[in-house]
Amino acid sequence: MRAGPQVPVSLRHALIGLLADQPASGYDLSRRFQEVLGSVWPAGHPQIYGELRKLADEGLIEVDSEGPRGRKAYRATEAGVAEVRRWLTATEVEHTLRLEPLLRSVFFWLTTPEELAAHLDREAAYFHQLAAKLRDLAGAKDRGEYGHSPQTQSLRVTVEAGIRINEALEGWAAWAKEQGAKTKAGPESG
Amino acid sequence: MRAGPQVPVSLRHALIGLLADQPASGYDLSRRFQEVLGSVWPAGHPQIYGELRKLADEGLIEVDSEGPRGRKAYRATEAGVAEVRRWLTATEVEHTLRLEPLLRSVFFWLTTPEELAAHLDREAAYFHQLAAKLRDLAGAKDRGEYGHSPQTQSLRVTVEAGIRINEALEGWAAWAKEQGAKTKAGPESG
DNA sequence: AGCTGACCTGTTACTATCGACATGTGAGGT
DNA sequence: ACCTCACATGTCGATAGTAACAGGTCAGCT
Repeated sequence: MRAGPQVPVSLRHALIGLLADQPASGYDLSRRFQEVLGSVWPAGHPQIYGELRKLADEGLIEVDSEGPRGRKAYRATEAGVAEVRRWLTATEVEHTLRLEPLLRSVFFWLTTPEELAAHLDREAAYFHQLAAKLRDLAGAKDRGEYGHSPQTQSLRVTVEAGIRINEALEGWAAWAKEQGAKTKAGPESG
Repeated sequence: MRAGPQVPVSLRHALIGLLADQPASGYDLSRRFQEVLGSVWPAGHPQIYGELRKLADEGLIEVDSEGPRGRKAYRATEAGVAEVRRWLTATEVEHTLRLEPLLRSVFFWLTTPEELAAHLDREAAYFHQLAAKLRDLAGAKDRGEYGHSPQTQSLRVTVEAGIRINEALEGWAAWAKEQGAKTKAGPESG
């Protein structure tokens, strides 16, 4: 007899966590996922609606209110919040970093130096812009434009990670371009 | 009539790319994925064997040699290498960063300050160790212990990204811990 | 009253991913 | 000869994730 997944499934916990903050409908959650979590944990609405049903069946969330157009807002139950806490404190952190730009870099040797330089320029620009955007957001949060709730403070911490990672990647892309230029310009010197 | 995926599927390209470097069996590839790509693009052997069959059917790879125990080594075909090049130069880069530690950070407000501090210590230690390990690897590569082939140089670039990201995350975890301490120690001062 | 478009919730079918299981071979020890 | 373990390939079933399809409702306009 096989039960559900033995390994923690993060989407469930993310949904309960968002609902622990404030009640929301599947539609709301779908949008919040795109806005807030889109870049770290994408989820489309089919997946969200499906998961909400399961979570409700398991008693981890419950219907908070029903609105117009069949809108159903859910809220997290005590059991749900407990489950998120358990996930946060008692489960192994999965450190796998899935990032396509890094996968691509393994195969840079298949491209021409010109293509590579152009690619790295585009990447650096992308990381730079995203870091800048996140810095703005962090600044707004620090000025208190989103209040000072613990939820906002947590999100501020997440944003900080985004800033630092994207800055690191920007620097990396610039460094990689230099390396390529060196290899191209000076054939071998060893 | 629906054809295969319109969107690039990275696993295929990673496999062809590895085979363009040197011929390898499904078993070899499975291990190389775990060693080299495990932290940026995990893939189990069932997925790899399945994909190899499809790639062979499509003529992007072909059997290079057959060894004992039914071992089949594949090599990339011209068409396969061309497909990897197309992927590298002509497809959109997918910038989604899937990283569970970041997802968790959104819900830090659900934990106690003590648990959070302990968690961040563990995370910082993890990132620190991984960065150190990657720095060692980079040092060995820079000393020429893996030769100077373009393939090795590309991998060196990938490792550099790993170093920088993990250093950034280590700094982030330390910073986050400080933030938590501040919030805990000094209630509000604004 | 009728039209239109944004809102809101789903289903269907497909691909992607993964754990568990199944099968067999070759090398080296005893 | 026999055992054992690493090598090597694969299937099967379940879950995760996504694009495309489908359908109903309320607000605002005419």
